[in-house]
Amino acid sequence: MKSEPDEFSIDDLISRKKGTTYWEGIRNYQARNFMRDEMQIGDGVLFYHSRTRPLAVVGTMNVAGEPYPDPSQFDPKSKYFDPKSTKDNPRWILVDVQFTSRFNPPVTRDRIRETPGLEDMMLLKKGSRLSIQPVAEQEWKIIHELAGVEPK
DNA sequence: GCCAACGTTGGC
DNA sequence: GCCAACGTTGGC
Repeated sequence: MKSEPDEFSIDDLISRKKGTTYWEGIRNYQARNFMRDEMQIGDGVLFYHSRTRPLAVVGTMNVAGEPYPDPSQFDPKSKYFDPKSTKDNPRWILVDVQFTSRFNPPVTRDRIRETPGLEDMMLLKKGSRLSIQPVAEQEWKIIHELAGVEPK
């Protein structure tokens, strides 16, 4: 899962109660579908900082709950407000995520790019803007090796 | 901050 | 259902 650290960083996540937050503001159907249809409670998630220096995976999270409607879509004061969404038929679905580890130092995208076994990661594809992307089991392991952390 | 690549919208 | 116009993303 990507986030611009100016908007929401891993430090922001850690400072939340129980290190848990709802991943609000996703307004892309493919990304929504991952949260709604693919993610299971307990699944590991890489936390990636985009639009910053360095671009990097900065830690990990767990999926912490079942999918439910993103509350911000109903809030006219929110920048994520969606006037076309209704409570009966909500458009945007999210999951809660919980902090599990921080990578020190972060695993940079440059490093990911030069590591054998990671060349297929969506993150490296040109023009890949999807803010929630699948990660293969083997990729998860290799990223953890690069981080010097035992994968869970 | 720029701008190419991408996703969505809406008129037809 | 096509596709031009528009808005957004994200690497640089």
